[in-house]
Amino acid sequence: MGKELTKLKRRREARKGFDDINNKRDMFLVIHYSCESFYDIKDGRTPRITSIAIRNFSTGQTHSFSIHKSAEQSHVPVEEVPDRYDDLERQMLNEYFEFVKTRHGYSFIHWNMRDINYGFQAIEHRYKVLGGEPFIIDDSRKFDIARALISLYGVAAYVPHGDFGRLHSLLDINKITAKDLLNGKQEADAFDNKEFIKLHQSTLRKVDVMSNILERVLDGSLKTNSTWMDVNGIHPAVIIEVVTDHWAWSLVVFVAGVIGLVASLNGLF
DNA sequence: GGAATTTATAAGACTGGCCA
DNA sequence: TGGCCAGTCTTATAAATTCC
Repeated sequence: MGKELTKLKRRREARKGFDDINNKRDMFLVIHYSCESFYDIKDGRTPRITSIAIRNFSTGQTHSFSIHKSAEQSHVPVEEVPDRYDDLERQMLNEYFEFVKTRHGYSFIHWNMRDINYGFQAIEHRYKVLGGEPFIIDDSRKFDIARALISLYGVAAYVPHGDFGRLHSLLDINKITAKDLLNGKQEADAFDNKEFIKLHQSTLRKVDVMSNILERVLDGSLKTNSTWMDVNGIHPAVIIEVVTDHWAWSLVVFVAGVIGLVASLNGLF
C-alpha cells in the first residue's frame, strides 16, 4: 500500500474514532494532568504528578485530584507541602486510581499521554514508586486526540507546533480563551514556586479546552490551516494509488489482456 | 530545555524484464 | 547467458515532534 493510501486509511480510522465518541458521548472521559519539569530533575527519579483532571465529555462534570487538595484535606500548610510530597502525591493517586477503578466501560480521551515520559504509564509508575498498586487501564480504552487530529487534518498542514505546542496554537486559531492555561514551562515554574492552585486551574482548563476542541471536530467547526483537500484526502497521488492498488483495476487489466490475446489469435487464424 | 519516538527522505540492495 | 535498466523493497539517516 502506498503512503498516500496509508494516510487515507489513518484518516478513516481517526474519523471512525470521532464518530464512536459522538455516538457514545456519555461513555468518554477527557483526562489531562500536570507534573514537574521533565528536564530539571537531577536525582534520576521520574517527575512528580501534581494534579489530574477528568471531565465527562457528555455532562461536563469534572473530577480533579491534586497535591494542594490532598494537603488541604490533611491540614498540611502550603509551606510544608514540599516536605510531605510523597504522602500527598500518594494520597492524590489513591483517590485517582479509586475513581478510575469504578469507571468500568468508560474510555479516556487524552492529549499525547502515551509513554513513560508523559502518560498513563508515567502515572502508574509514580504510584508504584510510592508503594501503590495501580489499576491498569486497557490501551483499547484510550483515545489520543492529538494523534487523531494529525491523522484527520495532516501532520504538517493542520496547525503549527509554535512555541507552546499544538494545543496552544489550535486555541489561538479557534479564538478559544486560554485563561488560567499555562504552557509546559510555566507549569514547571509554577511547581517550583509552589503555586499548586495555579497548576490545578491550568489542568482543569486544559480538559475544558480539549472538550471544546473535540466538540468542534464533531460538529465540523474546528478551524485549522488544512485545506479542503488535506481534510478529505483528495490528491492526485491518492487517486493513482487507489486505482493501481484496487483489485478491480487488476481485473480490468487482466480482462483487457485476455481480449487482446483473443483478438490477436483471431487475426492469426 | 532533553531525549525518546515518529516520520520523512535518501541510499543501497534486490528482483524481474528486456535485448544482444 | 550476461549486462543493463527500471521499479520495488529494505535499511539507514536526518529531521520533526512531543510532553511538562
